[in-house]
Amino acid sequence: MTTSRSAPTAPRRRVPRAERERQMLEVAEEVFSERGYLASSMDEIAERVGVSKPMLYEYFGSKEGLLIACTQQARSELLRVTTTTALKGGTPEEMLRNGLTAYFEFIQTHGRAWLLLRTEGAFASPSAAAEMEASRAEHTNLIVASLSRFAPSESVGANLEPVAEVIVGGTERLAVWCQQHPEVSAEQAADLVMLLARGGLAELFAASPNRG
Amino acid sequence: MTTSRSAPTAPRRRVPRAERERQMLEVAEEVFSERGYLASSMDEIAERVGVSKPMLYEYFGSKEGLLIACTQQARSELLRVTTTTALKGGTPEEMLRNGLTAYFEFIQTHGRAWLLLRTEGAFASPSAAAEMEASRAEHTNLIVASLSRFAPSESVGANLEPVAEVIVGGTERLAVWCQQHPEVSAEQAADLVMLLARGGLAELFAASPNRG
DNA sequence: AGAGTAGGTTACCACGGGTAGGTTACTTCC
DNA sequence: GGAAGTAACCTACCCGTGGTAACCTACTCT
Repeated sequence: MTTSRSAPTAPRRRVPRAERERQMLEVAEEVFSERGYLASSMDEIAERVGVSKPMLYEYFGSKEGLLIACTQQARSELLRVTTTTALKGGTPEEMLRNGLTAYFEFIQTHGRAWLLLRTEGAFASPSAAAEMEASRAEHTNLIVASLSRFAPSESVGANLEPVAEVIVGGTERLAVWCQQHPEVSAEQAADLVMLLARGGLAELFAASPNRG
Repeated sequence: MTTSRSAPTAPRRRVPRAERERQMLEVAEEVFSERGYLASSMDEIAERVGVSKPMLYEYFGSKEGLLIACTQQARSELLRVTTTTALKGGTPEEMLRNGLTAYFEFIQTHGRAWLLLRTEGAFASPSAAAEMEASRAEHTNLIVASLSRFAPSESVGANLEPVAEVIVGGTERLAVWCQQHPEVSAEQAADLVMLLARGGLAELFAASPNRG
């Protein structure tokens, strides 16, 4: 029975490392997304965890390290989800749609750490940007790998990589847009990308007269 | 060993404000893109300009202000170029292609300040991110405005805004990719986006058998 | 020549990332 | 129980850097 003692000497409770790390990550994620990376101070995070600053450095090495750690878990989870969902599709079309839907769903629901990086104002550190780039590359690879099996040596097949880049960039941007438009579901968002990928503008082009 | 006054006072040249500002912007752009925003110090920039730090603050207010100033000119120039080029097209297809080509050309040639913001590791400040968002919004608007005149109330027409977001995001991402692939010309890059927009993947989808 | 001002400086502050080195709670093994 | 060992934890500090106050001086204009 060592409940909190009176003022003079706080009976500092010791917490195992794994537990503390979880606490720290939780608080850090909160503070970073509240204030933005730059405006957040390690002192504040430490204080809110109820621990002193050197502990943060002991466990995460640096402010950047803490940021990265906040995202790593979200990042690997995102890749896992999109990959497994995409692979359930039998045709390339299904695969792409599945992957896109999973992506939008993830961002909408579990993606606080993710949006922390992606959202305006949040980024700062070179390593954080590298994190984002790494994740984009993962998804580009996923798309290339998924579609290349099917792609003939046609116009798209020869340019699969840059095309995948466009899809990844467009999807990411649309995800940001979706934040301001919560009425748009993950499926609808995925459909929008599919619409484009499948030739949405061709219809528009064809419909317009050739006037100049 | 007394004060540094011993040296004959250098005949400190005075430089008019406009000129100094240009110098400062030039140096700042250089330093920022060399070191990245965070790793750049105002002291170093001031020293390289050959002026003392308070002058930077006098003219640009803050570190962020200096960064923003570096990009503002590139940003307005980019919008001008894409807009005027796009408007030369008679059909929506031409307009889009023209605009895209102008974008890629600009990024490749004049866009140092631009890439400074966009490239990995460069960003940091909230205002810088806001800058990027503003520029993206400008281009989204441009696309929406250009195409809405032609768009019927079809699937695309009803979703022109999010579709434009996807195009903007995909284009931006492809521009980054093009940096690593200088052999790809602006026209080719624009063609890639057009290919997608006009239904590049439809062909791939159609070509593949109905099983994986 | 002397006033007014744009251009310029030195010297400083405070905040925040990061660290050295010591202290205390908990475990282990006799 | 108690010494020994270790993991968790702290206080106190350093110092780089963004930002500022207060003062100075080259140039212009009448």
